[in-house]
Order: sequence, then structure tokens, then C-alpha cells
Amino acid sequence: MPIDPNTVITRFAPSPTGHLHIGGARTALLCWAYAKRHNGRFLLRIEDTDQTRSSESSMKGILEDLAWLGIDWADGPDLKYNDRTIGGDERGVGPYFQAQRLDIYNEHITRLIESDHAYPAFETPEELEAKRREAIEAKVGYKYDRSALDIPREERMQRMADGEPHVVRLKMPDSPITVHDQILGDVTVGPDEFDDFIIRKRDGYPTYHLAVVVDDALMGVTHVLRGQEHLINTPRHIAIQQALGFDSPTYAHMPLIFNSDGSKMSKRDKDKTAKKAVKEAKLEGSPIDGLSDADFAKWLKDKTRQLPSDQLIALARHLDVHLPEIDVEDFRRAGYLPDALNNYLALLGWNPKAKNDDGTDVERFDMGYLASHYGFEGMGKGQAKFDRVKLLSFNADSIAELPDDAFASRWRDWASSYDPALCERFSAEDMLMLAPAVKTRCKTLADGRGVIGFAFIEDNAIEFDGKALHKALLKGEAKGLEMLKLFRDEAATIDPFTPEAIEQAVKDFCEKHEVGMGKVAQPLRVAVTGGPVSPPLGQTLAIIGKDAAVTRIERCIAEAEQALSAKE
RNA sequence: GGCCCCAUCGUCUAGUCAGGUCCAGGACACCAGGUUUUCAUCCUGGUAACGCGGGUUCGAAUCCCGCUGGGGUCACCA
Repeated sequence: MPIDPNTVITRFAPSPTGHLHIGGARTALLCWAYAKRHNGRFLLRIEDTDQTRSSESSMKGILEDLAWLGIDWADGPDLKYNDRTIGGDERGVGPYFQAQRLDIYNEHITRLIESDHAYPAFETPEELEAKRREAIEAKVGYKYDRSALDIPREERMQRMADGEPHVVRLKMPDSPITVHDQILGDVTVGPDEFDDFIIRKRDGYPTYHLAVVVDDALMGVTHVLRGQEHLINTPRHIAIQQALGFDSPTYAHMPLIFNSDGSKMSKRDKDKTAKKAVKEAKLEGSPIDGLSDADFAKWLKDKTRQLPSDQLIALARHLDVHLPEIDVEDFRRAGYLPDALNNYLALLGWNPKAKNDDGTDVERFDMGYLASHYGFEGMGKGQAKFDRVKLLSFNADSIAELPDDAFASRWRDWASSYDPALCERFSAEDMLMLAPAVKTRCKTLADGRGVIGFAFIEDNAIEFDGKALHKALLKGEAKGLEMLKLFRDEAATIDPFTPEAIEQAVKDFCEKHEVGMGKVAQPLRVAVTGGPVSPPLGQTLAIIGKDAAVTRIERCIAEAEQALSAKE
């Protein structure tokens, strides 16, 4: 297993216990970028040593989310995904699932025990828990008391060989350990801060600390970039590396990201938002299929209880609330573009420290830029708050910058997964026609529908906004109503009924009658949409089609005349 | 609570390592004006920050100390 120390190798190692969290996505993105920048390899490893919490579906979801973001891996799980094979094992350092590497871990653990760097311990979890509680009551920090070391070595080894249930603990050195962190600088932690932690659990699986060190070393990982929550773990990892004779990789710990109120971005935020909305709506029973009233009540009462994703989404739709996006999947569903999300994520904690031609700071960039410029030098040290509003602005810009055809196809792709009714109502050609009107008016692909909401209403179900109707049709000298009546017959003759032809017809009509555009456009707008706000008139009319337009104009005229006669 | 990390506009940040060119620059948000048949886009301008207290220095956002504040971590989770 030859490892080239000159090749940068980074890794992302998620545990498949849920969706890919936005924080994890940022870690993966920056690890990926660092490897690309140095012409190295980015590898993916699945940390599934927690047998009770890991699942196959979580793992697949994570891979899918990474692929959606545009993060690809040189080594890692070799899975078929959308007919495309991702990953490979050219170097022969797999497998990339920790659960398949038990022999490797055991081999190393045996080495540690034989060299007296580790030892078996036989206390039960209950015994340890009791000791821990005592320590807390006595207000002293809990540390494992090494009582297993009181057992003579021979006896310990024999009991282990006899199959007595045990864990294996690493004997921590009694000198301080310094982490040379690329972002934070040197961080030294004294020996009093650590106890002899467990490296193999009672069930025979290694703990995270052991597995991560062994895998990183054997897979040739040169740079470990991860969240700051791991900083305190690093001395433990260094201790294992030293005991095993491994070189330590270069470490870089990045600041964590938080909600704008300073709280941790947690998957539970979604449930929290939904619970609040349920209480405000004073819902008694479960409003959605598949969720019993009893389960609903249980969920509502228990702050920590979470609903399955699909039920939560159904509930949110029912209550018309927007759930905060936490997982990558949430951002996908909400209609974010991966480019915008990646851009924002990278910028949260990293700064390219470069200027645009106009002297402003470089903020907007694509994956290619990241892959050629990312480095630890630009990383900030402070914790950052996740600003959804700024992300939304990035997303809106990215959408607006898309050429019409690209926008239309992305919009359609999104809708086919998350808003099938939109695809039924509009063909691909329709959506292309809609593109210029919609793309500058939506911040996410999901709010594209809102821009053209009037098209989803039946012609005879349009409700005219009273205020708008009055202002556009009834007020003033040159009555909008008169213009609308005159234009009604004109509209029927427009052929083809395209945005351009409609615009031209309105323009000609205005010139002929010597009135300003507004005098005709606003009444028409109210007539076909019911309200005073819509995309440009040509598109607005073309979207619903000629027959619908004429029908709506007639209904509006009738409504206005009724309002007029009611007044008199 | 022990240990560790951090601290510039409301938010993300540039500037801090090599103290003066910073009465602190950019972006998002906000406010005002302009373009536009509405809305949106777009353009122009504006409000807004060096947490506090001590030092060092001719001079500190930048160096040192303390305080305060925020965060992480103390699992047979990762």
C-alpha cells in the first residue's frame, strides 16, 4: 500500500445517521476544494461503527446530496447513482465502510495492547455511570480511574482471552500534547484533561477515535479539515498516532456555524418551527394522513421528538409555514441552486482576499474558482452565523444570471421532483417562454410558482381585488373600464398570441387612442390576474392564452359595471 | 464548573502576523432617489462597527495583560 507523501489527500467521513447537514456540506466542500487546489485526491469514507444508528438509506441520501452539490470523490463508496458510477479504489486502500474494516482495527488494537499502549477494562457501563455520577456530585471532573490497571497484566490478558466482556482503553501519555493547527495555531492541552478513553467498545467495534486514526493513516490522508468541535479530540488522535508509530496529518479546525439567533443549527429546528405553528393554529388532532392523533399529540408534547421528514413537510404545507432549511436536502427542496449554496457556504468562514476590477471584494465565485484558490490562509477563526437572507440574495442572483433555456430546464427538473402540478400545467416550451418573466422575480425555484400563480386559477374563479379594480378601472377621467371594453375586441384578433405580439398590440392601441401605456396596461393586468402586480403584460397574457384572457377581461368588465351600478 | 477556542457595521467579512496611507473598505439587509405600463431586475447615494479597562509607543482596530461576552468539549456518538 504505497502512499505518496507529496500528494495531498483530504477526506470527508460522514456517519450515515441522517441527512447531510449543511455544516457537513461545508466541511465536505472545503475538503474537496483543498484537494483540488493541490491536485490531490478527495476521498469519502463512511463511518458506520455505530451499529444502532447507521442506515443504508442515510448513506445513499448523503452521497446523493454530495453529488447534487457537485462534490465528487476520487476514492470512496463505489455506488451506482443515476446510472453513473462514482468513486473507485485505484489505490487499493478500501474498503471505505468502517464496518467492513473490523479486522484492520483489531489488528492495530492488538498491537497497542501488546505494546502496553492499551489495555482491556472490565467495568460495566453501569459501574462507570455510577462513578461518573459520584464525581459530578462531588463537583470534580470525571476521569476513568485506571482501576483495570490494578489487575495484574497476566490476569487481564487471560480474562480477555477467555472472552470476558470488556472494552479496550488507550493508556494516555502523561505529558502535554500540542496540536499544530493551520487555522488556530498551536493548541496545547495538558495530560490532566484526558483519561484513558475507550478505543474498542464492548460490541467489538472500534470507537471513532481509533477508527479515524487508523483509516486516515492507512488511506494516506495528509490534511484533516474539520469542525472545531473536534479540536479537543485531536490530542487523543495524536496519542494514538504516536503509540502506533504513525505520522500525524496536518490539522485545520474551522469555526462552527450557527443560526442567526446564536443557537446551534439543528435538525430539530424544523420540528420546533412546526410545533410553534401548530400551537398558534390551535390544531387539536393530526391534520395529515399517516399520522395518528395519538402520535401527533406525543410529538407535540415532547420537545425532543421529531417527525419523519415527509410528515413534517406535509404538516408544514397544511399550516402554510416555511420550515428552516437545515439539511442539504431541505435546500434542494426549497429551490436553491447548488452553485449559490456552495458559494455562500465557502464564504462563511473563508475569504478569498481578492479584489474585483471595480475594487470591491471578490464574493461571488464558482466551484472552479474555489478549486483553484481555496486555502487555509483565508479561513476566519470566529464562529459565524448562517444568514439565510444573504444566501437567498446569492440564489436570486444566480437564478437571474441563468440563460433562459438553462433556467427553464433547471426549473423543470426541480418541479418534476417537488412540484409535479407545475409540470402538468406547463409544458417545457411554456416554461421557456415564462423564463424571462419568472427568473428575475423569484429568489428560489420554488417561488417561481408564486410569480405566475394567477395561471393556476380557473378563469371564472378569479377574485378581483376591490382596491385594484377601483384604482385601475373606475377612478379618474379616462376610465380604465372604457379602455378595457375597447381593447376586448382587439385582444381577440391578436395572432399569434405571443408576448411580443401582445406588447405590440397594446402599444399600437395606446397610440391610436392617444393614452399612456398605464391607462391600458393596469386595467388589463387587473382583469387577467385579479390584482395590480404581475410580470410584463405580454407574458402575463400569453401565459394564460387568448381564450382565457378574453374570458377574464369580460368577467372583469361585468364586475366593474356591477360595482359602478351598485354605487349609483 | 474544569480545560480549550474566539471577539471589526444588524449579519458575513477586509484590514491585525511586518503599529501610521483606516475619522476603518466590501457584501447582504435597511433607508432615499432614478430607470420601468405594475411588480421585480438594474443604477446612484446614504445610515451603520474596531466589546470594556489597563498598559507599551510619538502614534494601536493592529502588540501585551485583565475583564466581559460568545462558542466548543468533558459518552462503550461520531
